[in-house]
Amino acid sequence: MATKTTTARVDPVACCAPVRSPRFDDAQAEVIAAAFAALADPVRLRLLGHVASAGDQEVCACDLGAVVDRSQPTVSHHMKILHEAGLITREKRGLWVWYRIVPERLDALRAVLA
Amino acid sequence: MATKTTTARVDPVACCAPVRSPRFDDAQAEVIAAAFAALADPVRLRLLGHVASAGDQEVCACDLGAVVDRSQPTVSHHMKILHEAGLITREKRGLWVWYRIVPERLDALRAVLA
DNA sequence: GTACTGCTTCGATCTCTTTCGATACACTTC
DNA sequence: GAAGTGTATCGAAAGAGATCGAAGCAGTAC
Repeated sequence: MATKTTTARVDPVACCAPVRSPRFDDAQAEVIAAAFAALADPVRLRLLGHVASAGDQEVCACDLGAVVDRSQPTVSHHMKILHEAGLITREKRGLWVWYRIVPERLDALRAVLA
Repeated sequence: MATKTTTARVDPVACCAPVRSPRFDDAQAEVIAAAFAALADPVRLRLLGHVASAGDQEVCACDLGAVVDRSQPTVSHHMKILHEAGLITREKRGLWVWYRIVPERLDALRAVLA
């Protein structure tokens, strides 16, 4: 089977003004809050840190359970949230799933705090 | 399977790139997640944006209810969370409470995403 | 085909969060 | 002192999120 890399369906951050902007409406706040919510869990932070520490290299899902000491369904749930937030890409090859960081999305979130 | 030998399937670690030391340990992840959790609510984001847009000037608590259209106890609850996260300072003078942004804290959170 | 492996989804449970009314506290003014 | 104003805390209800076992799905090996 050919490989296929999925990406998030929406771009929740890049459209929005930074937090110090005087015009910061409710719709923008909803979108940005959802992005930060993906980072607001220690398990997800450690999973993201593990993927991010690999730089532009991929990380196998089979390693992640040991990283955070959670059950496999729980890890899958958190990786799905990180993926839907656009923070990681997901690619399935054979039996394994491989993740990669999306540095542009981290940059976009940093810009919100500028 | 795309890249590994058949022996890898009996060794869940061998299928992956060498494991690097994690970016966060458990205690660090808890602290950072709590900080991002303070940003993971649209009401708090708008409150923080209102204070941040004042720059180094103070903002009176009496204005905040109209900003987010929530009850006074709810606004007080959210401002307490922002204060405990270190994102704002709180000073009571007379009957009113005045808030001020802590830009160093925003910078620190940005550094986590770098 | 069957058997095995890895990931996702479902269902249930538990915990945390958001919200607001009622109340308590702190401060000012009289 | 008493009365009035602004904020914080308490208590309860509703909702969202974290977790895991079981089941389902997809891919590999035989």
